[in-house]
Amino acid sequence: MNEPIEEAKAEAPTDFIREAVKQDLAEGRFQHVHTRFPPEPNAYLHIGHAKAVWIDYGIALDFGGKFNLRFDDTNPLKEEQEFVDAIIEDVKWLGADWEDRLLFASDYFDQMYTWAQDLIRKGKAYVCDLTPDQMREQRGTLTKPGQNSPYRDRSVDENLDLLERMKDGEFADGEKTLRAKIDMASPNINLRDPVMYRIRHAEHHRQGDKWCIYPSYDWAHGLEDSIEGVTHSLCTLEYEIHRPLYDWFLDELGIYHPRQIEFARLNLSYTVMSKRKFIELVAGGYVSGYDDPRMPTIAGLRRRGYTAEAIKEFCRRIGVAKADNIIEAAQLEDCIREGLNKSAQRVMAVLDPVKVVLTNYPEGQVEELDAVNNPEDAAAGTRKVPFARELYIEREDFMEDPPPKFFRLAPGREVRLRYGYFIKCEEVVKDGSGKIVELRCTYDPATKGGDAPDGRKVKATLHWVSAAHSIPAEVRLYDHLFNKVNPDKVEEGQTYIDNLNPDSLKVVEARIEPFAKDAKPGDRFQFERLGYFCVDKDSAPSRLSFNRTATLRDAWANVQKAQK
RNA sequence: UGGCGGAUCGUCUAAUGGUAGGACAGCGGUUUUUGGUGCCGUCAGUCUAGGUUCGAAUCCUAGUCCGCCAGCCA
Repeated sequence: MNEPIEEAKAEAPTDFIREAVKQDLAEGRFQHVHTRFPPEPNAYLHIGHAKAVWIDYGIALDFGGKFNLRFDDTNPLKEEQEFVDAIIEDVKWLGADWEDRLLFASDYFDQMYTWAQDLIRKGKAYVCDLTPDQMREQRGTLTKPGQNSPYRDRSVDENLDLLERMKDGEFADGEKTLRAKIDMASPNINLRDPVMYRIRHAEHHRQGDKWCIYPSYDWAHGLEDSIEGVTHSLCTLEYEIHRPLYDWFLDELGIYHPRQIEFARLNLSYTVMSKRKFIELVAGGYVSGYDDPRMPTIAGLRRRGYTAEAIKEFCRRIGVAKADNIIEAAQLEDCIREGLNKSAQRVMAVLDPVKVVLTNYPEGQVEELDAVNNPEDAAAGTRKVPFARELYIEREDFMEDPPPKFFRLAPGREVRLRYGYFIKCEEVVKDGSGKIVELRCTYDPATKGGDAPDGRKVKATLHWVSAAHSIPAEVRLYDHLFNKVNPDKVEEGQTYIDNLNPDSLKVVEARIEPFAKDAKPGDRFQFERLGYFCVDKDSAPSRLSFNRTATLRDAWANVQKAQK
């Protein structure tokens, strides 16, 4: 059992954050490690959040530290209990363990208020009467410094009194703010007297109407980390420029000071990764909901058939760095294929059936053939598959006039039916429009099980189902939601919506071997030669419904692409 | 044309002044009753120009390109 240790050592992920944490520990800046995942409960989590969870939780795990799940619920206008519940479910499903530390920033509002008063007493914060428009004007621009607010020099007592009255609801929304007194000429715009509190007479999902002033992100976030004793506050790159502010508040207050470190957020090819766009996609009816299997949400991926294990492996493989990136979707697909190849029950299903009649097979005869449940797992055993005179095969497995590298069925050609017999195509039957409606074939009784006693070979093995015994099922075939690697890269006058892939969902009527008849929502299968599929939540015993999780790798498809 | 950050195979990511390595994708082979899986091989990279050094992806200088910031969002 010393092999896994070797392996763990070799595969232990290292990255610039882990190096920094290691150094902090070595230098005594921190004595232990404590991280947190701080979602705002205003939307569903996506695969980018999974990356963040695995950085936060993974680092806590690696260093024997603690991990908090903390909701950053400082804006009552956007946040809802529904999202809190969904996020808890997703983070749990992903595999992170926050033990008993399910926390809410809103529980710290009293403490934050006290600290705001401290800052006022230090002359580092003031109540400002500027309207949003005025504040924008006076903030200056990227190249021009801002100007001081006329309310900047109010006395400590007046500020204290005004803040108290803001809290007590004396003023209307937007009438006043509490601002940090830093530097209106700072080249970093975030330091130009940022707002700490704004007035919002709104119902908070946990605090009800107790508060009518709410802390802004910059003011609140460091305090939350400090209160919880977080050592390393890990976040995405866009907060890098906020770090001076994060540090400023903590230093001015003189309270425990965590270290913020930023990493690049995840982008995936052929999709978008923003809450706002998710809302638009759902509201516009472009997808069926946040858990539409084409969405990169955790809920969508789960419904699509992805496992938490595959997502974790994906996060491990993509690493952590500071350069902007777009990860190829193939990278994610490989992770789910790797897992499902080892675990998925095999079954035969025909997505686009064409009838095959075995002219020399006795009418009314049915044989039960043995089929392997999972070639990667002998313990999975075997099952029986009914074989009869009339079968269905995949329409694309036959070509009347096959090109050179097409190995499958063609007139006069012999192929193997998996676990069945060799069959040979003798006749093609078409309807008036020229569409093939039936293939008349003969079978070789000596090849039962799939081997010829005379040693002759075939170049292809096809999947099939019995026409009479197979069951119908709805199968949803998914493709990329967008047809551009980066849907946000658009022409003048266009938006990412214009880059939607019109063929991202195709629903087909398939036939499946009877073994699958008792499949329950969430069950995963490999349809042989086609891909991995899972039973959708819409499925019913009377009406099976499958989602395609991923196709199998397809060498023939590559050949076809090359021939074009 | 303010500030902050970034740039290594097609895509991610290592190399911490000393052989540019791995994964995914691609290509080729092999095994195979899944054109799957496995196994083997292969293609392919340090943004540019100078400099320091015995030696530079790494350090210095000057450029180039990309991202983020002007919410009372997070």
